[in-house]
Amino acid sequence: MARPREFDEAVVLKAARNAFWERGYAATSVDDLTAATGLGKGSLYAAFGNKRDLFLRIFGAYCDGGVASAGRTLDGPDETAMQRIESYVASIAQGTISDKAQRGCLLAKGTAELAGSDEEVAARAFAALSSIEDKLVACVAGAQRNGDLLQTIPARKIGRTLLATLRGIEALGKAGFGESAITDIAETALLPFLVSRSSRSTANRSRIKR
Amino acid sequence: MARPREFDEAVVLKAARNAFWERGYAATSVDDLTAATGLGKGSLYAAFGNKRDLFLRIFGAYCDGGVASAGRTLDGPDETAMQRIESYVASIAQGTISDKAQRGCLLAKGTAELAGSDEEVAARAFAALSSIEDKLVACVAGAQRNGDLLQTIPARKIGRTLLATLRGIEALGKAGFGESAITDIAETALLPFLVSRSSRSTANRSRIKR
DNA sequence: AGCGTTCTGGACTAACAAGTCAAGAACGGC
DNA sequence: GCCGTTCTTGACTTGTTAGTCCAGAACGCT
Repeated sequence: MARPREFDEAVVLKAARNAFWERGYAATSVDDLTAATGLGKGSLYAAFGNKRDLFLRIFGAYCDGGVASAGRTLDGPDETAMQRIESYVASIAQGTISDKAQRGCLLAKGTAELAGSDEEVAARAFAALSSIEDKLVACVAGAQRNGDLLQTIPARKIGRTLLATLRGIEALGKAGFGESAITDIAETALLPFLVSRSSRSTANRSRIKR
Repeated sequence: MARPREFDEAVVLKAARNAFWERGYAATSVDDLTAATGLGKGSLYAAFGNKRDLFLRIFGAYCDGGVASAGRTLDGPDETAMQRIESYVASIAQGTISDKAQRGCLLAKGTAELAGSDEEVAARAFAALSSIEDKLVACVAGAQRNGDLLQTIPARKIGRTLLATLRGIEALGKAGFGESAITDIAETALLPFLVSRSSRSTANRSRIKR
């Protein structure tokens, strides 16, 4: 009925994503995008709208992917909740270590660059991280019910702290911290919340605050 | 002997810093900078070189300031090391919470945007964070010697993990996490490393890894 | 007051930005 | 093989960008 598209949308989106990922949003010109995707400007604009629309779509998909990936790793029964948390932490650490190009996480990069000036970017980033937080908290609660994590600290607090530490791994990785630092953190992040073999329950002082 | 400068360098640098801070490096034009500082282009270029030079100078000064601030809070005798760590954590959390404009930390923002493409930015960021890490580790070691923190985990590991959690607070704050989440994290970050009153030493299993 | 020196402001340039558009290409249906 | 429709390409427009440059202004020294 009409001329069919010559490009695969998924391939184009991936190429555009890599361009944004490497250079950042503002520093990536539309010409960069046409070069990266191989599309002419007309096709790009017709298919994806303007530069911001395209970025938003890519950013949203990336966020959704992160949430889905967290769900795949973290959702499950109480019996294996502890293992799942550990492997989630390990996978984040591993991803950061093996990120040779040091492009970091697009969610973090996009948030840092645009959350202050683009409400929709901010909203999507917040939604994604909140969702991951919830999954972490649920998994922590499971591990607590199974007796693997201290019950003296609320699951929400442990989950949030874990999320912060994971985002911190990401941030330090991008700043150039190497394998030894990242693995140190990954090994230590959960350690103190574990129920130790010898003493089952230790009183928790809440000395922090101010 | 010649015409004196009409501007105060420190004031101009601060204004330029705010411009970069709000919009990011690439999104801040030189015209934005002249508007923010009140200087003409000629004066700006004569005094600070090009846009990158100016940013680098501002970024470097910000990093130095962060390191100095960490030192002011963290350096000191073992007896008060624990309190100093707590107040450092509290100050980071407080800073994030009260950051209404949600511009976040310039170090984090600059690193996210430029570390991948500008080696000098990357180097300065890494140096600053490493330096803060060292100060944290030293302070943790002091708190351990004073019996306030578990000695079963190396100071380096605790310090690094703490640094990651602090950077994570920053990242989550920028993503829109509110006061309750941030204070939860700040309250929890140190909690599990504390030597509890009842049981002095608990065996540490190193179950993480891989 | 005159002079050399440094600073100031903004006009200027050349390159590049995002986004539009039109001429033509490539199909499926008939 | 023709036609309507959608896709493709890149030239084009309009605005912005980083950086240069110069005419003149504001001083201190003598």
